[in-house]
Amino acid sequence: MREDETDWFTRWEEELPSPEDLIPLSQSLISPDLALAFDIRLPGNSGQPHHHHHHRQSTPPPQQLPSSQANSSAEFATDSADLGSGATAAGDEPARTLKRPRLVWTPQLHKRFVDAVAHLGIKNAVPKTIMQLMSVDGLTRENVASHLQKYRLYLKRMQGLSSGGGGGGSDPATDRLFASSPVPAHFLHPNRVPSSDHYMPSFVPIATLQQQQQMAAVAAAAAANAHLQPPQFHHRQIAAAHFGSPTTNGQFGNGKFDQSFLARQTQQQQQTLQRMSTPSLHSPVGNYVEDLESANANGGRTVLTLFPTRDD
DNA sequence: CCTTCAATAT
DNA sequence: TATATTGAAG
Repeated sequence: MREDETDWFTRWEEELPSPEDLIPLSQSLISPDLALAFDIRLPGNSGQPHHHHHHRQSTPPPQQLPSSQANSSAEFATDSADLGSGATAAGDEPARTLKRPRLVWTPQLHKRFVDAVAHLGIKNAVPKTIMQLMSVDGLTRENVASHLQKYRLYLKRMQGLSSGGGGGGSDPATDRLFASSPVPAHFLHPNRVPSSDHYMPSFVPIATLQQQQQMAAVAAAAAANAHLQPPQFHHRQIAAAHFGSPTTNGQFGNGKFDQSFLARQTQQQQQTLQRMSTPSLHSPVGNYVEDLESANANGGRTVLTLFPTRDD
C-alpha cells in the first residue's frame, strides 16, 4: 500500500522543474502574511496595499502550519482611528483576523486541487483534507470549500449533459477553468474501487513541513520585491490542455457517469491524515508560493495569486 | 467541530 | 465575473 507511494514520488521528483525553470517571478513572491509579519512593504506600492475593516472572530484553528492559514498580521495599522485600542489583544500577533485577498484559481492551482481530490478518494475529499494535501501556503479551508462547491456543480452539469437536453446548460465562461484540468475517471464512476489501480498523477506530497525558516529566508531575499500580475491569464499555453469538449465527452456520453464524491455521501469520516515523510526532500520551494497582487486595475481589489511549479 | 448546499454579498 | 461569506441542515 505504501509501495506505490515511493514509486510515484520518485517519478514526481524526476519531473520537477529545476530551480531555474521555476517561475521567474519567484523572486518577488512573498506571502501577504509574511510581508505583514515582517513589516515588509511592497514596492510599487509605497502606501499600504489596502485596508478595510471587517471583523471575524472565529478561532483560527491551531493548525500546525502557522504560516499556512494563520492570518498572522493585521490590517489594523493603516491609519485608522482605532489605534491600538484593543482590537489586537496582547499586541503580539496582530492579526488573527486578517482580511485576505481574493484567491485566484489559476489553472495550475486548480490542477493541484483536482489531483488532491483524486488522491484522497471520495471519502476523504473534503475541504480540510484537500487543503492539507494541497499544501499551498496561504490556502484556507474556505477557499477550498468554495471551490469544491463550484467544482461539484460543474461535474454535475457534465453529467446532466447527454440526456436530453439540449444543450444548454453550461456556462462557458465558468467552465473554462475547470476544463483546464482533466477530470479523473474516478470522479466519473463510482464502481471500480481502486483496489489495484490508483490514479496517480504527479503529485506533491510535501508537507506539513514547517518551513518557517525557509520562508524567512525567502522573505529576506525578496524583501523588497513585489510583483503585480493582473488577472490576465487568458490565453496561454493552457489552451492546448482542452478536454471538456462535448465531442470529446462523447465517450462517456452513454448516459450518466458516476460522480464519485458528487453523489451523496452517507457519512464520511475525517482524519487519517495521509502524511508522507518527505523521503529525500530538499527542494527549497517544492511548494507553491504566493504572489500578492494589489489590483489597482480592478476596482481596488487585492487578489492573491497562488501559483505552482509549472507542471501540466 | 466539520461538511454541504443555496442564497447572497463584494 | 469569480470568489467569499453566511446560514441552515445533517
